[in-house]
Amino acid sequence: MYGLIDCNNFFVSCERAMNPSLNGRAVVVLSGNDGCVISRSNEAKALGIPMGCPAFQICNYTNPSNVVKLSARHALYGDLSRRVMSIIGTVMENLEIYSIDETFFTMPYNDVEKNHALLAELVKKIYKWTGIPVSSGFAPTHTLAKIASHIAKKDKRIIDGVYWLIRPDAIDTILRRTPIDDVWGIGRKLSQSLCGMGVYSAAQFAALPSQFVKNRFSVTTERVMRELKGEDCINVNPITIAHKSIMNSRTFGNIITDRVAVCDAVMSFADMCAKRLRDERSVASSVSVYLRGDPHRNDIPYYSNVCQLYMLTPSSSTMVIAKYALIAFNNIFREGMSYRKAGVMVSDIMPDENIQLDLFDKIEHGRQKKLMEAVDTINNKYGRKCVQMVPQTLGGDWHPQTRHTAKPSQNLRIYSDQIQSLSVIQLFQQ
DNA sequence: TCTGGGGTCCTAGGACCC
DNA sequence: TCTGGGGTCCTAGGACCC
Repeated sequence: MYGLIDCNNFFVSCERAMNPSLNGRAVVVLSGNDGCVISRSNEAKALGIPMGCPAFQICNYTNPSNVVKLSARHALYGDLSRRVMSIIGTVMENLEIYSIDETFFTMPYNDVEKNHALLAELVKKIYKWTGIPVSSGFAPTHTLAKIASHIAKKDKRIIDGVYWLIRPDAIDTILRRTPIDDVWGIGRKLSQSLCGMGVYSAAQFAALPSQFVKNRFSVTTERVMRELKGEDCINVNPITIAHKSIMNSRTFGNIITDRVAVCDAVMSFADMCAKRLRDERSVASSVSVYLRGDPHRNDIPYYSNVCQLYMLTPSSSTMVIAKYALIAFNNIFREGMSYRKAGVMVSDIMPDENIQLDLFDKIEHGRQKKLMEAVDTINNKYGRKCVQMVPQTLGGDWHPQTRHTAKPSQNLRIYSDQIQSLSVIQLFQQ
């Protein structure tokens, strides 16, 4: 049996945990540049504000003064997520952390009542220790556990935050009441096609012939169907499995036309990708850079392009990855065009002990590794951007703009500026 | 005025092989 | 008249998730 714990309205709940005066009010958390709504309190949902709603359209649903708007603070959410997951890890085994706010795990007992009691206790503990409300469910498959925890969240009669789906007759009843587009793995396009065929509920979907679903849609869709019928066939990657690609991208605060300013952003993203590779003890073989204009502006020409390069030797060094990112950037940057978004992706990722090196690579690779270890040590101690390996200006033009959150401490900024004056060579010698 | 930032998997089709 | 039957690898694009 698989269990699932899912944090309710996670980003809003994090903000409330830090600031209880937000309780009882309609609260939304906004994406970068305060663009879209990415988390809503129940009160905000009740006003009809949809997920992904552009912030400037909130007035279509209610008087904007009724809603507290907050700029996202991802560092805070990541921290609270780790705390919630570690509490779950003290009670449950085989955690499969699926996203920042939810994790699967295996239930320890065969006895349903014992599992229920254990989970209810855990839900209480998480709220008491972190302030984050969660819902949970358990069932024979991941997909059914998702449905169960969804019911725990929505059904007001459930007061301990736990719902389970085990008995076949109960599963059947619930599937009949579950709209097809509420099923995990059935998105907008698929549910449209299915509704066109007269399939409106999860139960109707589960009753379709397996081969037909496989031929008409795909093996993934057929797996979803088998999961609904109680067959365990979807693997969720445990967190220990390294990423296959790592991406960093941002929509800029404004349209940018200046080559140096866009390049500055690309260098920052390359640096962040490399740092994450090192954190995962991985290296990448390929670097892609993409640039994009503003698709919402009809008054200026739109330009979008991407360039992927393969490195001679896989690497996680900021200097190496930035070097390739710069070549890719120069390949696709066009003077006179307007840019609103850029990104860097590293892919073909493998563990760093797996790389094949020739004699000369070996020397260079060793030097790079030592250098990056020194930089990471300093940055972990004194702050993320104390030492920078690529040209980046703090607070460059490209940074997303936020209006609804406190700025980071000024003291730290001044200190970082001083530290930056140390040259890379000095550091390496140290 | 104003629309995010990540990820994964699968399929179709082309190039190439024997 | 009549034109095989497998493979593999790669890429682009689409679908899904949070």
